[in-house]
Amino acid sequence: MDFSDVSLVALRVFREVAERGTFTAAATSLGYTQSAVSRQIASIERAAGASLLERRRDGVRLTTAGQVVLRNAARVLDQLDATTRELAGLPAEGGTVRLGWFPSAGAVLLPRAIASLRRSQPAIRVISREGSTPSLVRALRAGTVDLALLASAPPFRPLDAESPTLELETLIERSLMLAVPTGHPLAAGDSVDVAELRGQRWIAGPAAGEDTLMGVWPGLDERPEIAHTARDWLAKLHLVAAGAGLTTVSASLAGAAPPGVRIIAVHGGPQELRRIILARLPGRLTDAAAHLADALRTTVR
Amino acid sequence: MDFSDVSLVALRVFREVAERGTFTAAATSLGYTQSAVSRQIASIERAAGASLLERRRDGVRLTTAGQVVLRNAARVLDQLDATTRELAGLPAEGGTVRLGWFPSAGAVLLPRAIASLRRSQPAIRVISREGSTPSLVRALRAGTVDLALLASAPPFRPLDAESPTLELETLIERSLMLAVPTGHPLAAGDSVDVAELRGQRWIAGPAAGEDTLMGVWPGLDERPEIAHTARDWLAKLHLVAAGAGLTTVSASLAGAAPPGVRIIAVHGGPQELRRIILARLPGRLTDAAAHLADALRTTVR
DNA sequence: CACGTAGTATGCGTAAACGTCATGGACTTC
DNA sequence: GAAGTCCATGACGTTTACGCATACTACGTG
Repeated sequence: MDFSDVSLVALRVFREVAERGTFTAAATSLGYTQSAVSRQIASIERAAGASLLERRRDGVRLTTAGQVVLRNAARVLDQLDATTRELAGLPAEGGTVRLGWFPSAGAVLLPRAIASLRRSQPAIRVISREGSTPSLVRALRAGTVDLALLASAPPFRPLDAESPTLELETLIERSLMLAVPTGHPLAAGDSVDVAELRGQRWIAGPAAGEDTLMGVWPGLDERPEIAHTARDWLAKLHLVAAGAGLTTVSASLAGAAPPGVRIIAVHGGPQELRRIILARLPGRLTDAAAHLADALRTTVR
Repeated sequence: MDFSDVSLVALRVFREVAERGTFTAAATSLGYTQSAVSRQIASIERAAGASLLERRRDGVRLTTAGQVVLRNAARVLDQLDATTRELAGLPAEGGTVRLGWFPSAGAVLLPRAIASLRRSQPAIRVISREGSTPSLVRALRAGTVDLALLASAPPFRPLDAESPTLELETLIERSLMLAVPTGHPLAAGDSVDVAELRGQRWIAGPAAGEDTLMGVWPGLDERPEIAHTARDWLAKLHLVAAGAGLTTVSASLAGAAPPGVRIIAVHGGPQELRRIILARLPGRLTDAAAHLADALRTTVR
């Protein structure tokens, strides 16, 4: 039994598992059952003659051999896709970039960068998708996206400990902002003091983040009152506009506040810096990816 | 049904068919039946959505789409092999060249070049195999060998009409020679006149070549008397040594004549030039291949 | 002109591969 | 300790893929 005996299905399943982080997620994404995924992984591990995934309680992690296989599987599958396109008579997929982005980047940064890129390089096609930081990091490693826009908060930990190390570029570093309804007392000036945030009602994100709760201003010395939780930015901002509460927003959303919402700064507390990071696998970028990276850099300013 | 739905088996079978030129040959080489090969090809053609092989009376020929698929299949399969090696902890197969050679190159040219390469570049590993011109040309196109040493006779036709065009380099051009037993009257001098070849007995190659019969001096104005036919050079030369007849040899065999055999020139007739050609696919060579090519060039002189 | 030869295609039967269902085991969280 | 979230595995049905035998086609030969 040799690694050459793997099946293409196994390679695809493996890539999906690497990207999703759990068998179950990969299975639903592929339209399989978890059982089928488990068997396919067992088969590819048998073929590789080594354990490729470390089973942990919250899913799986790539072993060293797993990283090798992932890198190669991505190449094989890409080559196959390239063949498909070539057979269909389509142009070689050189002018396409795949970008992953964190949710707050979708309202302003992403559309502006795409528009600017279309002006300067109309031939380049951008395919993008939203995702959380871990899922985008996995997508980078699985070769499913070429670039990833990530948000990062202090203490700015490395994104993962895998190899090869991702190449990171901080596009901008700005303070966290606050979204308030225009009629609200706090909306009078351009900024408020952190002390004024006591006793406010908050609109938080859905998952209680490990340490800090997304949406609520960090470091408050009280137990915040959470009136609503929502994942979607449009929903959150319109809840703010309706006076349902306040929420924190990335500075990059400043240009996209709907009527009835003001985005203001907060002073007086410790600085709440947030970085927007452009991440990619080491190695040379395609021309299209380099152009998109440029467009993102200039747009961010 | 998309080309991404092919199976790896189908890709391998396809490459083998491209290399062998017939389903039947590919089947025996793979340990399959012809029936299985036929089905696999049908399946890959269904996946590709196009006919990949032109069925002809003597086997098959690649269509344009077939060439596309072959090129890509070779890459996919190579990538898979590379993965296998990487998993096994072996060094990336960068220091290996695969060389194909025509039978007369095996006695002198090949061993000398390998020895010289081992002196100058001991790290390079050469894998080689014998083959006929058409089979080596197909092997080049299938990506199974990196370089091919071919013999060519006037009118020096192109090796095939496929695309991309192979890159050819004439290493040397010398006259066809004659192998005679040392005791033979013709062995007295360094050369004989073509007129003296009348009435000789000959040791020919096995397959009656299309126009000229290998082993018999070309252009004789008589029906040659063929005493023996043999494929193997060692056998042929020892038959000559035993006085069983004469045979033509490539000049490159001159250094390998066993005791009892002399290799001499023939004058008086039209020059019977033979070229030794180094062929490869267009594109950049690996370092190892370039070194082997150098070794072959210097050895040939 | 019948026949042998060298090639590919295809109907049929069997054996292996694969995916689902259902269940079990390990571990964490409430 | 009950429930939830993972992955693993035995049992089962369906599909796939192979080999065998047999067409079918085109060409060369006597």
